[in-house]
Amino acid sequence: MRIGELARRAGTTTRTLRYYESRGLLPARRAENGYRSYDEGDLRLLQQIRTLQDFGFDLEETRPFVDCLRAGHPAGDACPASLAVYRRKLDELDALIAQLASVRAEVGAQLARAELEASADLPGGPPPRCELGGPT
Amino acid sequence: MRIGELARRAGTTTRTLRYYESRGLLPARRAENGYRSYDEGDLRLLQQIRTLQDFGFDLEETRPFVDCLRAGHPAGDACPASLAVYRRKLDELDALIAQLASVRAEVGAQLARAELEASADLPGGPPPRCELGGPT
DNA sequence: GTATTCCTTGACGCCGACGTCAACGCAAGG
DNA sequence: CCTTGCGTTGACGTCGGCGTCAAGGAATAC
Repeated sequence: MRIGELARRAGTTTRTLRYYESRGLLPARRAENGYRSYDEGDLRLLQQIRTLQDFGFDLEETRPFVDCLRAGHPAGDACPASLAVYRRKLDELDALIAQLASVRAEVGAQLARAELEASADLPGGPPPRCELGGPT
Repeated sequence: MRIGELARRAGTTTRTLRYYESRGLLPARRAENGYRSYDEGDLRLLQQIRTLQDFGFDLEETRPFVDCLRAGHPAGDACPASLAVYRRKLDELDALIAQLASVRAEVGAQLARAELEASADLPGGPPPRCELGGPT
């Protein structure tokens, strides 16, 4: 199949496929007229790449999976190098999530404090407090 | 004070300060010789910007805070526009964290599955299973 | 034949927040 | 005077993953 059909079947663009080829990730055979020629195996390689990309893997990180498939393994993650990428990505995700959670907490606290101070400065004095028990 | 001193005191670079000025975020007065001249107020504005940048706010998002300080408020988040940015950022963070958590779960599951299949293909047959009860 | 669509390569554009270099001016110390 | 170390503007480089356009050749539909 030619580049347009592969792109359509994988839900991507021809530009993307040419880019992958320029990176050496998905080289293509050539027909006599110079057109790139792909087969079903290439579609599977491409699907593997896209799946990982959707997960936030960058291109270089998908390379071990592609190599693994090309080496004849039924799954891209059947090779140690792929598993290593998985583990490294998990660590990255954990670190990133932790950092974002920390930022979220800080921003949330800042918002709460700022809202409190804003309401204290409003006309009519401070709004009703929430106090427990005791007759008024 | 001049640009180098301000940069040092804020823990950033002169290039960054010129960049902020080019974006209209932190304009500077000029001395007679053309040198940029800053005061303590500028340092506070800059600190506000850096704090938010460290939280992952992009430059445009810091603008309401800077404007708020420049308007004479004691805190950059004492203005409604700043609070709106806080809230938007919280929503963004929540969405991003949720997405990353989802990805983390999927990647973790893939890793577990791949490790299981790998161990099943190792020499010596599959490793000991973890089964409950029953005589062997 | 011709119109349309596909393919080719090459090259520039984009985004954000600066880094880095060039080429120069100005100031202060010895 | 000379050097060193500030400052100035301008402009190009960085990173990733492509988008977009240009100028042409090839295949297909009618």
